[in-house]
Amino acid sequence: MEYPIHRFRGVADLTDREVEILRTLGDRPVNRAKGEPIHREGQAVEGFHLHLAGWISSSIVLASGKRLIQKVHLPGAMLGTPSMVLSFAADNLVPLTPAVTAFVPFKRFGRLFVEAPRLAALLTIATQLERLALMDALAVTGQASAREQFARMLIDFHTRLTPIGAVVDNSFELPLTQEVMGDLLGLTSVHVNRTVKALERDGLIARRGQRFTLADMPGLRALCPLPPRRPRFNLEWLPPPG
Amino acid sequence: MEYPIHRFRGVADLTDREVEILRTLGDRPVNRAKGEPIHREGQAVEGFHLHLAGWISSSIVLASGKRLIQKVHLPGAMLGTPSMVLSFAADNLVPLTPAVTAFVPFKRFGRLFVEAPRLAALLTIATQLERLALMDALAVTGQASAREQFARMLIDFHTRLTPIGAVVDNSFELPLTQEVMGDLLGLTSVHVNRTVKALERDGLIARRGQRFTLADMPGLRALCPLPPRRPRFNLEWLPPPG
DNA sequence: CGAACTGTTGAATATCCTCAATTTCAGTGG
DNA sequence: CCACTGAAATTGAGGATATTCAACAGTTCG
Repeated sequence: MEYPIHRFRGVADLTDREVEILRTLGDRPVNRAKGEPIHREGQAVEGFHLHLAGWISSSIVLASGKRLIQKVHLPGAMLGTPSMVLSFAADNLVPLTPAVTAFVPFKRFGRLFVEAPRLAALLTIATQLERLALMDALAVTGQASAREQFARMLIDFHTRLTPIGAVVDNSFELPLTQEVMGDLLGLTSVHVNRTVKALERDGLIARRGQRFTLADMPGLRALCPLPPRRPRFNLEWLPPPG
Repeated sequence: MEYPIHRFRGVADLTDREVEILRTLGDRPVNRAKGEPIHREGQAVEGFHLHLAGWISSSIVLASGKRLIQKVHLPGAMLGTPSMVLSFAADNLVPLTPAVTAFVPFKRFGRLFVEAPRLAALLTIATQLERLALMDALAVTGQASAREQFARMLIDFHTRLTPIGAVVDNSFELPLTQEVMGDLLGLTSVHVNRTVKALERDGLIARRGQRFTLADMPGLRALCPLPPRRPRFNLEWLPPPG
């Protein structure tokens, strides 16, 4: 199994050499069982993980015991990079489905800055994109209603699942329990349930098991508290391809 | 006025050449009036800003008109870097006090990756630290009570103001209106006021105008929903100094 | 000194949470 | 094939936290 690099291609045309470096960046792929933590808050970390398959959550636990899922990652992500500035992991990485990851020691990552400067810049860009996602999540969590948040979550998954071919007719599998959705949005599972049922009743969405159909896209978009971000292709300030 | 580089020194020993590059990174400093936007959401951007003096907020406005202040920046920050992956600015940068900034075109920033790889890596690290701050803010905004959030905000400012010498006897000036604090925490100004008064009544803090005194640090820390982050000094995976 | 902003307080309300019970469903073993 | 199990989804009732609306006091600044 190989690292899906569609996210980098989305930002710049990669040279063959750069593609080769990306493909050989990680160690041998590792299978991860659902629910088995990849790393835990507070553990020492020596590298990050390339996300090859499955759904993986990154969460933080508060003193009160409450958990917030900071992001649900999809294949192509780099997991655990925020911890590269710490002695101990900042978050809990837990697969929500069976998943596959490949380890990248920070040392190998550090060499990129010398050996493939443009690739290093692209990784910086990937980090900025994650930061933007967090900014938006923070704004929405802080100021939007449960209904608005839920609509945004659905459209966000719709947007992110499309490039990996997991959306058909505005319909996709969402392998998250309502409790997980609650931890992702900062709501209780009870309130998530009431919100889902309300959206269904109003004809905005339909469900069959964990398959969600966005029945009324204009309606959902109107509910969305924020417009989608449009990353820029081929940034002209990047260093020359190496 | 010069760019305060204490944040980078906090992560690695800089060489003279690196210090020199950092000091000459920005254009001539510009004075910013309180309330005069440095840039607005949706505007085209060609670079970011080094933060030399004053307090500057970065905010996002939702479709509903509600505003969330994503972060209140202090001198030493790099402002507007998330927008480097977009055609249009992601946030509104507005000084909360008179402030000074210096512009850095993205082109000049991009050259760093070739000319000073370790410095480029340090800027990546700065971004990861901001990302961590957002992760924590998201967790707290999503799951903590107003009282807990407020305690955390105070301890956060205490921590960040200390290295720039703005804290004396657990006491510091906080040039934010209660409405700004509300937008920062995802609360209304009315509820911020009630929360402040309650903390005062309980002897956890004292106020005189905008000067806050953290009268009961242990009590405030106990209220904090998250422990403080401890960035690591001298990361051994960084590329060699250039 | 007056205007505008900020802070403060009360009353009514809304949203979301907590607790608890019940139903549904997928998977297991008899 | 069916009962059994545990997890997840669903629903109701009551309560807590935070919002909204509104009024008023205090500050700042031209």
